[in-house]
Amino acid sequence: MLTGRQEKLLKLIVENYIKTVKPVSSKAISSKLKCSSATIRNEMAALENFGFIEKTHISSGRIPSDLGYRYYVDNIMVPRELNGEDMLKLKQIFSNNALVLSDAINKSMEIVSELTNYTAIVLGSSSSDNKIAKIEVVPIADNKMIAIVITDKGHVENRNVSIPLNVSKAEVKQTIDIISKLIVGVPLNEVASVLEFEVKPVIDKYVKEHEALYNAFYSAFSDFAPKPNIKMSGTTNLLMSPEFDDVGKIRNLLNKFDDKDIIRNIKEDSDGVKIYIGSENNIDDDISVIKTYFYKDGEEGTIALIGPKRMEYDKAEALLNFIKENIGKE
Amino acid sequence: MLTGRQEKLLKLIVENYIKTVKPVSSKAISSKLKCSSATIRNEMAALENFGFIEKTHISSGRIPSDLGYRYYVDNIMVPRELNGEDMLKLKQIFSNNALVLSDAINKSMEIVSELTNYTAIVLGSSSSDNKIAKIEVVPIADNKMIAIVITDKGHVENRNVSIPLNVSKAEVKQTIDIISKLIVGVPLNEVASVLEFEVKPVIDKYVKEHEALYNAFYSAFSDFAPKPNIKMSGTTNLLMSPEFDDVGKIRNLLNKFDDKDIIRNIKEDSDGVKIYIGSENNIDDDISVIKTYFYKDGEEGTIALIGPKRMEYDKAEALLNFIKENIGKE
DNA sequence: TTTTAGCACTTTTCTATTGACAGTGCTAAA
DNA sequence: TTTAGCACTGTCAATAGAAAAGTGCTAAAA
Repeated sequence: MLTGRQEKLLKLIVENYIKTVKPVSSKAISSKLKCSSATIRNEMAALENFGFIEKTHISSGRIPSDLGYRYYVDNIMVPRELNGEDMLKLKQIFSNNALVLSDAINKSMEIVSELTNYTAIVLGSSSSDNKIAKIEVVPIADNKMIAIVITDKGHVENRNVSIPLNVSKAEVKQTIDIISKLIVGVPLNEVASVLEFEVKPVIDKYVKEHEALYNAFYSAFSDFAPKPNIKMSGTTNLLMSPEFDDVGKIRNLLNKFDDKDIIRNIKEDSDGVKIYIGSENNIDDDISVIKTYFYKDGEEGTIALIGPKRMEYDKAEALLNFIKENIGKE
Repeated sequence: MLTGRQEKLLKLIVENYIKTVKPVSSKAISSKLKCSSATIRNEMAALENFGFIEKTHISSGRIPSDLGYRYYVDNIMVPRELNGEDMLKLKQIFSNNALVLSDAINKSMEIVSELTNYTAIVLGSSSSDNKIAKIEVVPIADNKMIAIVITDKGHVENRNVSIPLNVSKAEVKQTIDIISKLIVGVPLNEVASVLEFEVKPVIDKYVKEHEALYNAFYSAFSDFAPKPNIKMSGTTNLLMSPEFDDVGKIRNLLNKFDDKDIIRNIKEDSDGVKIYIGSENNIDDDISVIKTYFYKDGEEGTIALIGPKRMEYDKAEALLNFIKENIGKE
């Protein structure tokens, strides 16, 4: 569809704009494409007709349109090799055995946000196929205990449990034993219903202060459904970009970053590294989102980078790819 | 030092400015202080001489200076009663027994940031007087275990431990027993040194694969020193204030919010609710910080609100006071 | 047929000017 | 001690003009 020269021109326009953040003029290009500015203007008119570039006003230079970036990303851009130093930094994190996987992902994305000056997001959720492997209850005061739940995939969660004063230690122990026996092997998202329909009848039958005790443990254990947790780093990086030179734009984006629903929507199901440019993402027309899904040992989620539309797509892609590989490996 | 009328005038100027964010003119006041604008101007000149108010340009109305706010806070402002509805909302959080204290504090400060439209910060650190109460190790794969440490105050931390393949289960158990026995009762910040000087010799003596095993557990347990954790809510609230109508100012403040060192510096040692106005805080001249220290059951830290200098000091103070009381009560 | 030089045209950006407005400081009288 | 009155000053918004940057188009050159 595009001639070789047109493609070259588009590449020059995109890359020039990414660098300078200023509309690209025909004159600026002419030196690099050994022909006159008039010729460039003709070709530019063609590219504009195709919808790949735009003017900011009638006599301005050109900037890439969303479609132009899309064509660049799909057909022109060549995958970037990762800088060795950066690679090492990231690798070290994943080879640190003391780190839980989710911490390693968070930390590595933190570094990526520093490396790129974009905003990094880790949207994790302990997958619902985590099953309870063990329950441990430790008393810390007369009427207070702390209940720890460990899943088969190595997740740990803890809750406070307040025991009514009138129940005996024996009853508490009895209750814990019953719960423990019935709940091991249950997936996290089914804990609440198992408690209600399987544990409660047993407790009601065998434990004296069944009502108070059941309630105490139910309120502690009922919210184990996998909750998505959001980790953002370098939130402000994006706002430092010269295209966000307007108070309104900055506030607008800050509001969106603050809105958990919008951020949660970044969730990606596709296994590859996907790029959503401007209007293609449903966050903001001025930004691009590059993201991918990950899954490993019951830990699943999305890692994403948010940058200006003129982001270095090749670098961002290389980084996400690398991290995804490392998650898979560990 | 100030006459009654001057004090009244200052109060009017401060409160008017807090409301309107616009320099206050003599005319605007004259109706409320039954005298002519000329008289007000004379009194304003006096207040300006004392350094309590300022002009933004030679013929502008007046705005309070840092010193003016200070005088207002110290001598004029009357403590505000908390709104009953807000009080209820906050009380519910603290009476929810399933919540760990630190979660309750975080949640309540989140609400405070919504209530005030300021930025709330919880600077917590599991106090160093937390002592290890129990160690639990759960295997989750052939060469992977998860170690859970519970402190006497109810804190829970967990770490991955990778076991070298060539060691036997018996040896692992032996090692865990040794560590467990020697480390219970040790304060978190001394764990590393106890491991090195008391545990290591014993392991070296009795366990065959002592080097590999010691290293595995040491790398998991060596970083239990109380790490300050920072929780911010409503970061953007402050940036929405009309006084931050400038890209430079917003970026500047965002950068400061991003800088952990600066945020950590908010730490307050004083037990009362303290107010730091403009230049009195070392974050930014355009903002005020109101904060207080809290301590309860080995959990200590600082809760703070950051707002524009024209914040509603009475309301902010009332809220922080209320939360501090509730922390103490629980 | 493709490329290029040249020129008219458009928009942006900057600077200067103007007039209306808001508010002060000072003086002199109440 | 208070106040009316007025000159003075800075802000703000609108307007105008000139320079700069860049395009589109036409007609000639390759």
